[in-house]
Amino acid sequence: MSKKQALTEFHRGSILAAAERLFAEKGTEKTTMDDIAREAEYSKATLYVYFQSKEEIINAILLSGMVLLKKKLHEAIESHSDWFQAYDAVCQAIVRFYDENPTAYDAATGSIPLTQDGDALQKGMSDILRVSDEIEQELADFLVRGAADGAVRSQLPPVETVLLFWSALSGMVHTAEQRESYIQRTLGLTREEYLQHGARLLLASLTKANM
Amino acid sequence: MSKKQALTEFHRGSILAAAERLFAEKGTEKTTMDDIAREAEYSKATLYVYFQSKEEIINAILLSGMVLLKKKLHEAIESHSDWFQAYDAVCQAIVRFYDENPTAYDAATGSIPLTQDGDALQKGMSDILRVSDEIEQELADFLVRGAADGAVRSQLPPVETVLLFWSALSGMVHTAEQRESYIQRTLGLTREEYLQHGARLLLASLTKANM
DNA sequence: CATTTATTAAACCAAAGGTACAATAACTGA
DNA sequence: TCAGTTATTGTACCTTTGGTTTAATAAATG
Repeated sequence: MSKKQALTEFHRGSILAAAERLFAEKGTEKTTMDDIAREAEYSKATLYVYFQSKEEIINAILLSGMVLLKKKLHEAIESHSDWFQAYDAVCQAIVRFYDENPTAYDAATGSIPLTQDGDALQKGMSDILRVSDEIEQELADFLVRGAADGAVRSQLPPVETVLLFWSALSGMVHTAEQRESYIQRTLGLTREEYLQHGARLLLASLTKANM
Repeated sequence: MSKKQALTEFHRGSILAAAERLFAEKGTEKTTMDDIAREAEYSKATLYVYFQSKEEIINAILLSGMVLLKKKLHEAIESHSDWFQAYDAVCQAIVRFYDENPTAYDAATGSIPLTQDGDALQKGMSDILRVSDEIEQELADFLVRGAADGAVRSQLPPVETVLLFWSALSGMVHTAEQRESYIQRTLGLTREEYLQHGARLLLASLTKANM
C-alpha cells in the first residue's frame, strides 16, 4: 500500500514542478489548468485526481516556495559573522529567489492578496501565513543582531522596521522587473546592479553612519 | 455641430467618472463593463459608442490621474522652502493620492504593466509614459535641490535614486494596504502612521546625518 | 413624413475552471 | 489464462464570466 502512496506523491510532485515553472514564467493568473496539464504531460482530468482545484496547486507552491525562501534567508544570515556581509547575502538571496519563485515572494511580501476569494481561510492557508510570520521574525532577529553589533541604529522598532524594509525592497524588485529595459537604457544598469544599489540605499536607512 | 461635440464630451466624462469610482474601489481587473454601465447609468452597448474598448477607458483614467498626481507633487514640492518640510508634504501627497486613484499610482510607479497585451503601444499610451517621465524628473529635481540645500547626500545619482525611492515607497504603500489589519493588530499603527514611519525611514537613506 | 442619429436589449464569442463518462490499463483471485 | 473488478486518463462537454457586436427601437431633425 505504501507503493501506491509513493506513486501519488510522485505524480503530485510532477504536477507541482510543472506548475511552478509556468507560474514563474507567466504568473498564476495567466497560467491555465490546460497549460499545467500540457507542461506536466498529463491530461487536465488527471490534475483533478491529484488536486481538488487550481487554488490547491497554487497554495502548495506558495507554501513550498516560502519554506525555501525561509531556508535561503536563514543560510544567508548565518553565512557571515560580519553583519554587513550577511546583509549583502540576504539581499542577494532575495533577488535571486524572486527569479525562481516570484509568486511565493509576492505572497511573502504581501504584494498579492493571500485570501483569494471571498471565502474564509482554506486548507493550507494557515501554514502559509505561519511561514510568512516566521520569515519576518527571522529578519527581525537579524536586525536586532545588527543593533547589538553596533551596525544599525538601535532605536528602530525591529518588527515594524523589518516589515517596512521588506516591503520597500519588494517594491524595488517589482519596478526593476517592470522597467528592466528602461533602467538598462537610461541608467545603463542591469537589473541586478540596480537592485544592489537599492539594497545599499536601504542599508543607509538602517545604519548609524553613512558610507 | 459644437453642441453635439459638447454632448459627447459630457457622456465620456460621466462614464469616466463612474469608472474611476469603481477602479478606486475594486481595481481595473475586477471592474467589468457591466459594472461601469450600471454605475454610469448607461447600457453596456452605449459605452462602446463613446469608447472603443475597456482599455481605452483605463488609459484615459490613468492619464488624467497621473496628470493630477504630477500637479499634487508639484504643489507639495513648492509648498515649503524648507526641504524637509517639503519632503513630508510630498510623502503625504503620495499616500493621499493612492487612496483616491490607486490605479494611476500603480501605473506611475511601475507596479502595473503599462503595455497591456502583446500588441504595441496603443493610443494614449505614449502620453502616459511621458507624464510618468515628467513626474520622475520633477522628483529628481527636488532631490537635486535637497543636495544643494545640504539636506541630502550629494553623491546620490538623482534619476536612479528617485526611481529607487519611488518604488520603495510604492512597496510600502501596497503592503500597508494588504496588511492593514495585521499592522493595526501587531504594531498598533494606522495605515497612515505606518507609512509616515516608512517615509521617515526612507528619508534616513537620503540624508547626510541621522536624526 | 422620411431620414438620420442615438440608445440599448439581446446575442455572440472566447477563455477558463471544472465535470462526466467511456475507453483503457492494471490488477486480483480462481 | 481468464473473467471481473478497480484505477487511470483522454475526450467532450458544461458553466460562468466578461468583452464586443449587431440589429431593432426610440428620438430628433428638417
